[in-house]
Amino acid sequence: MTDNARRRSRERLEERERGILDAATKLFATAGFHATSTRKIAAAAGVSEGTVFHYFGSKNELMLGILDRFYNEVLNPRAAEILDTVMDTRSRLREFALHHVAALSADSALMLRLLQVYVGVELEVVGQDQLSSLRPLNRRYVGHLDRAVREGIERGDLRSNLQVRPLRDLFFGTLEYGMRTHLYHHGNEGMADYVDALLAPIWEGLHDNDRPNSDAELLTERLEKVSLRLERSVDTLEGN
Amino acid sequence: MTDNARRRSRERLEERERGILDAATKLFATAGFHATSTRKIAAAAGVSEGTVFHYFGSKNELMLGILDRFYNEVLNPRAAEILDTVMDTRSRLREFALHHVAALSADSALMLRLLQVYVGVELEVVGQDQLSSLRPLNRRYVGHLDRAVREGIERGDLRSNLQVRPLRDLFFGTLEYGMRTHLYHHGNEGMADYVDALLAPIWEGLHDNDRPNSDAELLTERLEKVSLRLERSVDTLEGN
Amino acid sequence: MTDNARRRSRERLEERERGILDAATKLFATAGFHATSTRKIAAAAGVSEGTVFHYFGSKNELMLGILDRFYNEVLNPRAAEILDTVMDTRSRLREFALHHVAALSADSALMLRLLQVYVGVELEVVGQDQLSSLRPLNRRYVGHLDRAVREGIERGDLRSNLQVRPLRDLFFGTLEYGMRTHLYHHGNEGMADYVDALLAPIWEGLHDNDRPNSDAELLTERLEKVSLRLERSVDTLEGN
Amino acid sequence: MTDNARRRSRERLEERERGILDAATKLFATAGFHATSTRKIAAAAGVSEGTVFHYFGSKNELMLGILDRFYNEVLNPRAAEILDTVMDTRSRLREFALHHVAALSADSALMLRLLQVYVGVELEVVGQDQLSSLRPLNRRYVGHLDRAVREGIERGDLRSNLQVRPLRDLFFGTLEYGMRTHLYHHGNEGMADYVDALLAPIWEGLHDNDRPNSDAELLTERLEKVSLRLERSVDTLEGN
DNA sequence: CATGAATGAGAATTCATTCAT
DNA sequence: TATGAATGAATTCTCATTCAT
Repeated sequence: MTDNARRRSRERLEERERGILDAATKLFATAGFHATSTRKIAAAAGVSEGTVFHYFGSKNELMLGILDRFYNEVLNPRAAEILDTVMDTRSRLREFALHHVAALSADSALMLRLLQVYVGVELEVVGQDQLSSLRPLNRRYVGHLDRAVREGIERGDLRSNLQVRPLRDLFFGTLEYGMRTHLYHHGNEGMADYVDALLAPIWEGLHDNDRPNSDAELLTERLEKVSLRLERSVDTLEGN
Repeated sequence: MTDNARRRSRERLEERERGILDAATKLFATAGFHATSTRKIAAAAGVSEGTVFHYFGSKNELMLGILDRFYNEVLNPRAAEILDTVMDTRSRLREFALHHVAALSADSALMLRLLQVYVGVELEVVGQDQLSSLRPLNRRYVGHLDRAVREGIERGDLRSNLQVRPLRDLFFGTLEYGMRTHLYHHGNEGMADYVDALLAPIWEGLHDNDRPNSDAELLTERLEKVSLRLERSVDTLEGN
Repeated sequence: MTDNARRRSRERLEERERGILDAATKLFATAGFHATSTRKIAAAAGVSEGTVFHYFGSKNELMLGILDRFYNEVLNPRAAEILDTVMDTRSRLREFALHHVAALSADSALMLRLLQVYVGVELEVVGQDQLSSLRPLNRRYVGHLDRAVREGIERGDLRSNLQVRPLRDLFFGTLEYGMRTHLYHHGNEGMADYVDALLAPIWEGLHDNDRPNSDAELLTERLEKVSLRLERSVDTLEGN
Repeated sequence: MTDNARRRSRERLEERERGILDAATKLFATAGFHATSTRKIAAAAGVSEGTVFHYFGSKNELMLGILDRFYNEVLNPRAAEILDTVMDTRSRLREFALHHVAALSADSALMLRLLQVYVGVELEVVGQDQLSSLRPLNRRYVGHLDRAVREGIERGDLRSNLQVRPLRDLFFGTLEYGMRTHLYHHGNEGMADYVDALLAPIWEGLHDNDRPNSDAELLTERLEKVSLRLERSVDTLEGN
């Protein structure tokens, strides 16, 4: 086999794998893990039943494959990007929250459901062993929030007495619960605004309000100063 | 049949029903809804399989029966009691939180799992109809929190600009997520303390800390004033 | 117990029995024997499940009870009446046919279905023993047709060479099959006319149209004579 | 896979399908549709229970498969053959009748029962949809009779005022009812003769008896003439 | 006589997984 | 590598019947 052929072959394999993952993701999210048979997945992916098992070994591993891909291709890359490009603590939290919610609620909350069902519940049923491959990915993801918090405290943006663990729960718990209720009542419509509504009381509880200069506040103050100077200019002009 | 006999008969029925509910609750929570067969439930309850269906009609209704009982016998009574006996807002929230967590995490988080799995996930799969019987119970339960918040605002304990919906998400979302992670790492040990750790930043974000600045709404007001002044300045300039 | 009380009691029993039979008849005919549970029958009759078994012992006997009643209260009385009051052979057949069809097709062909299903098919499954109670009733019913035919022949209204067994098949087979197809396409509408359409060719084949030739039996006789003569001829030839 | 392997594979599949159909046919006919479990069918066919559903999807479809095969492989082919090879109207009806009865009463009236139970009764319960696949097959089959009748009328063999619908009922109704009673009393013994006994009065009602020359009659007359000539020859010989 | 709770065998059907081709 | 026929255990649920009250 030439190198070219080899490459093309590998590409086909990967395409197939992706196809199966896509089909399974959609079906699991739509109908639930148990209500989705491997037969349906195979049919939706346009492959035979045997092929699904060729690629993933079992239905459980297929689910793990979905989550693995989600962490590697969606959750973690953008989280890292946010941490690297946004520096202001408030903005970081906001971007992170929007990213988290957008990622989980895409495709009619496909991944939200998946994570809820499988990681939240079936996981311990399946056995801890199976989760082990996911743990580091999740740890890495959560680590991004931890870093934002740590650095926020260092800069004095956040209270210095915040504990990281409760904070994670506050952040992710509120977002996921809120996202769920919002989806239930309004679908994806206005989700970003709702995230802001959720963040408001959270931020209020986190930031160090002995320092009266949140970014919004600083901006306001700058505007007020501009306004004052402008008024003075106007006065001067009129006085002339 | 004498009245005595009738009463004894009814008692036996209720005892049996309770037995089935108990068995099913434990099994559902331990192994998950799907992994628990009606056969196992019957065996655990010490009745025949047919009897399970005699009492509950279907596995789904059995699950609804469990949740129904949980709301009616655990969640709502104590929530009402707290609201009636504790008057201080902060204490109310704390008691409510402790009650919620204790109720859900009892018996190795039996009910937490049940609610997560079934209400959070299967629910939409099963169809809205089936949930309808649960909705009012849930509404009533959540209503207790709403009342605490409403009265807290009236008394000036809580910021007046809090919205009820995000607040629910903040409260229940944080508690349930936090309860889950805590259970995962430490089991029930030290749960009450952890609840306090979760409540701390929440409370910080909710209560009226009398500093009338830095609030988003206040900022907005200030910005609006700036805006007005700027407009006036511009008008004046243009008037020239 | 007074005689009065005794009588009233017996009446109530009979009323209950009738109620169960009515309910079962309707349900069996509507949904089929197997698709109708004794529980549904009990509910429809407004009695408890146990009561059904008190009165009929088993589901099978209940079915036999229905048929028994149908023969005794509907089929046979009117058949006897027709034979007693209508004397003309053609009219007798017509009245009998109309009666048969009307009885079977009443209540959306309730009894037609019952007879088809149970007597036609399940019967041998159930075992001959169970049928034994029905046999004499059926025999009596069919006997009315036999009598009409016999007397018709005696009077010269019908061909003398008609055999009774095929005739029954012709009569009942055509009527029931025709009734079924007619019900299927048009419901009960115009059923009486259709019975006449069915009877026309039947009558044509039965009545004595005074042309003593061309009948199969006559042909046979003639052929037998030919045969005899041929044999005789051959014998004679061989004798030579 | 080589073509050979492919062919062998397909053959095995078809053989298996046939095996399941055979087993199911026999069991349904013997014990009835409801009394035959899919487990029994699988066991009788020597396959696993899952395989039955792999091939037929459901017990209902299995039944439809049986009827489908019966129409396609037995009823229709021979009916078409009769219409194509036998031209005389009387003979056509007779052959058709014999064919119908023979087909239905083979294997202890296996198919008669099947058709009675399922098509006659369960059908409307099951719902019209399921029958739709059978309807055209039945229509085609009945069409053969219609054609024989139509052409019989054109040739003047049959009365010109016959209606096709009642005629079908007369024909099939009489045959099936008669077949049933005959089977009940005598089994298959003498069935063909009985069919003739049933056809006699039917034919009497159908044929155009203004033309005294049915084929049988013509044949008889020819035989009579032969006989006469033979007798005369014998006389002559003897006279010599 | 009447009830209806209790039974447990049995039904149809599904499904993840295997393996010969 | 890919297929898809085959499996058979497991599942939910139904039902006629019994029997203590």
